[in-house]
Amino acid sequence: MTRRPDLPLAEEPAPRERADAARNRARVLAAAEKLFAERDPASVTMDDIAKAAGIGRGTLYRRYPDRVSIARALLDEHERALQEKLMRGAPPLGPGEDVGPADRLAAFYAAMIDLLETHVHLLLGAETGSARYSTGAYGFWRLHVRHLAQQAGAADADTLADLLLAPLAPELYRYQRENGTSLERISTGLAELAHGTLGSRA
Amino acid sequence: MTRRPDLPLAEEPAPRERADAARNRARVLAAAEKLFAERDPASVTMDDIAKAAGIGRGTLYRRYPDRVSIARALLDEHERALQEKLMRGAPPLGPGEDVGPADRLAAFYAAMIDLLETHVHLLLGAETGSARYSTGAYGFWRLHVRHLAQQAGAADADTLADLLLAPLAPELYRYQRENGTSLERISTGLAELAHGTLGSRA
DNA sequence: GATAGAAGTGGACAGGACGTCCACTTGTGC
DNA sequence: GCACAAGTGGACGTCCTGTCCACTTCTATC
Repeated sequence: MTRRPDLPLAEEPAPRERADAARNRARVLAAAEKLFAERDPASVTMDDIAKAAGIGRGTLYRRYPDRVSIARALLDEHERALQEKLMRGAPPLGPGEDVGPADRLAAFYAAMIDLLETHVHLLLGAETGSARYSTGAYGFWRLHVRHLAQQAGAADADTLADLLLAPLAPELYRYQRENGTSLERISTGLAELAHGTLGSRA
Repeated sequence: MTRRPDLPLAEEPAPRERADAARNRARVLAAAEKLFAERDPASVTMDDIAKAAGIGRGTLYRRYPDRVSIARALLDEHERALQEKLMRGAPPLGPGEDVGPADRLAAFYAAMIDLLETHVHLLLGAETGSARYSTGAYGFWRLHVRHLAQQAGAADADTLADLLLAPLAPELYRYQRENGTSLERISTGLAELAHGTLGSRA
């Protein structure tokens, strides 16, 4: 009944990915990245990706159930890096003695704009519409902003967190950029928003 | 070359909708309203609507090129009513001597929450994802909020307007409501946001 | 009313995307 | 080098879309 003591401690017996599988995974990610970048991500089909990667439909579906999961895989490391900085990085992005929640929110906004600017196409592929809220990443941003709102003494930090994350929707970002709004203007606007809502009021 | 003077002044000669066409239009709208309400609007197909309305595909497509246009048609009168109130209604929704932009924005938020609560299903059908920004309605809300931001002396009212409208995204509203956040909490949060950003700062 | 022609109708059709299934191939541990 | 698990790829059935066009119904006119 008990686990065999000589097995490695990992819960899963570590199934080891086969060499051809690893090669194909890499091909898929590379092909998808390219396709997402050069076309409207919503129009990229699983077929397109399979063709571009030079593999069959079945192989693609074996690991990625849909386009969204591929975009998420591509996004993953970038989002983790930012999350790391939020938790343990230097202020104002990370926590610090003499930095208030409004400044940290503004810094977070700026960092997200950075992420958006570099990877809108992936974010549009991964977090379009309602899918956004079911992302692990969204949960993390939510926790972070809620925490800042609490620090600022907000009455309902939970609700406020979602409202404050809304302006970071990838669709909005694309819309604004395509309409000629510069990265800086968006960042400045968001900073205003941050200080207005979480700033120390008189 | 000149227009015949005895014709009615309307630009289009008013082609008069045929009786059967009018009947079918009504059927379509009724059926669609019902379907949108009882299912996830994104999953309602043109076929579903045609079947529910008891008409053929071709007939449906004749007037409505896609699901979105049907949802918009259903939404239209409600949105117009609100627009009317914003322009000519009583303060704080409408313009007034002793009402500041922050209060008007809060009132607008509250009215939009009302609209969302009653018609999320239609808004999800009509303004999902990027389609939202190409709506005439969005343009109107945008103009209104920009105007308020200008009154409040915002540096970049244009950019701020989009940012302030983001929390009204139908997907977010559905997400919040489904997660148990009450209508009141959302309204209160938005009011905070309104006063924080457009309120008179010390 | 009868009628001509415009307006409206509905279902068949082709195209494309999805997701599954399974006979075959390839890699890996023994 | 063998056995078998893991991986592969393309064919298949289903669903949805949007168009097309032969047919029907309405309405303006006489």
